[in-house]
Amino acid sequence: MARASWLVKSEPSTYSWSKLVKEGTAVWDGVRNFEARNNLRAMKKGDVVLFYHSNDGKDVVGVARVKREAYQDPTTKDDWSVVDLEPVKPLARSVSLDEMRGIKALANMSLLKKSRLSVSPVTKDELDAVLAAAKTKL
DNA sequence: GCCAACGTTGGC
DNA sequence: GCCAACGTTGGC
Repeated sequence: MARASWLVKSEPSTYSWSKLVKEGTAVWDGVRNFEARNNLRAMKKGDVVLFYHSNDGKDVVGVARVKREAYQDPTTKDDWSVVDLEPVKPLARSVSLDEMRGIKALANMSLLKKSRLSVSPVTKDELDAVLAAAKTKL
């Protein structure tokens, strides 16, 4: 099967793209939603992950990838998972929520349909459409 | 800062 | 196993 891709959301005030770039890696902790957790667990090393800023910006700003596959969330003893992410490259131009709403290929995108899901799958077509809008090639 | 939407929790 | 209450998220 082809490589999967994903989208993660973060409030810039909590964890921003620039912080990920600065630190070079991020432990994606704090996910407390079953569906999001299942998505984390489905990630494979090297999968592409779009990085979206919620609340402040409301746009996709960068491309990351999975550095380490799901493991026990170190911040809790409960059954939650984290992955490690690393930055790949920033988008040449960010793609806003409004813009994505206007792109036909993204009509069924999980980000738009289930706006509160913090870790969501992205199809190949959706990834291509976002990257095209961002004028960015991987 | 407000509020609607939605997921989770807990009482029954 | 249902459902009301609660907490959180995220767009506006």
